[in-house]
Amino acid sequence: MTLSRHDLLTIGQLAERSGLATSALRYYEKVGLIHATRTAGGQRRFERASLRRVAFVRAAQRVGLSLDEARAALDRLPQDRAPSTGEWSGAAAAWQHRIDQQIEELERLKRKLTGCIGCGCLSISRCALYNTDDRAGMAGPGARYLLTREPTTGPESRPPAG
Amino acid sequence: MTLSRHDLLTIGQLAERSGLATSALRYYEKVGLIHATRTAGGQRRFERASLRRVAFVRAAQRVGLSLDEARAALDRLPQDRAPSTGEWSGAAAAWQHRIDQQIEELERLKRKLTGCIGCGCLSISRCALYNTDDRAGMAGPGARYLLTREPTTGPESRPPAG
DNA sequence: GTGCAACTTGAAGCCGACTTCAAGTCAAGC
DNA sequence: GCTTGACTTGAAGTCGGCTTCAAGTTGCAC
Repeated sequence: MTLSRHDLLTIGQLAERSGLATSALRYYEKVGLIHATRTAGGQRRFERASLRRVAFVRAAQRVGLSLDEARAALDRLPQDRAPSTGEWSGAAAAWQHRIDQQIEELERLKRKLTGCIGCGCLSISRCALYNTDDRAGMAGPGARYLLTREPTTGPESRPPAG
Repeated sequence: MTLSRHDLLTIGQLAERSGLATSALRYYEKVGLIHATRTAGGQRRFERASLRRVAFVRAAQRVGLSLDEARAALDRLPQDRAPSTGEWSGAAAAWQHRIDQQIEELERLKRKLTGCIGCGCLSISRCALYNTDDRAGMAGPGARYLLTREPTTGPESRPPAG
């Protein structure tokens, strides 16, 4: 452990301890997720708090947040100290909600799937699996917008990213 | 409804009824998810079964399958008739499993998150949220490979696609 | 003071799942 | 038979989240 004062980390050290590639960390810095000071020679030096931020981002990704969303959440937390309980629970509340939504969606899908195994129909017009029923839909001939998640303006509009 | 005999659908009709863009359907055909016959003039004509296949694919995507995986599942189903209960439940079993896994992962994450709100620590070494605990990890100084899902050969290896 | 690993940069590449474009052809209603 | 909208193609572009590359520089142990 030959760290400079203040326990500054090189990008390699941060990579090793966070499990991310150095290229990913450089990318994270570029998009403003983490910040680095520079040595006289121009090399990055990270505060230990960056570890926390990186971990936060990775956790956010697991919940399904994009890096943009993670950054937005991070921006509401202090840069260089551990967040207070209040700050943290505020940032985490969004995740809770997100997780709950995702679980709910999956449960719904599972219920439908179970039902479908029983019927074996796979009929577009009848099968519950194909008709999300949280959409108005059905305005016209046939079941439209079967599995889209957002109101669309027409068949040529952009489906969910995946 | 001016359909040719056998109820063949144009790509536009399939798009409207499935909710996908025609470009997406062309793409699906290109990657072998659906198949089309051609008119003398070279235009695509889809069997109604394509609607079922498209819906299957979209449902598969919701479960988190890639198009490749969806195709693999589809390939075990009949091309031009509704699958039997057995065929269908076989194909769906994989989904069930997938859904269960996803729900489980989210529940785990949620439990950790809840605990973390209480403690507010966000400490790399202590916070349960950051330590997946389904990984061996911890082999060395600090918590490595915090949130990766697969065993990695080193810090430079590829993290999960997201 | 030297050797070498670790660092620097910008640009380009990659993946999946599409969309967009341009320029041309087909099909069907009048 | 003409018009017009729907169709055709391949190539290129998009987006997020990175990785890879090449060529050069820094920092630290000895």
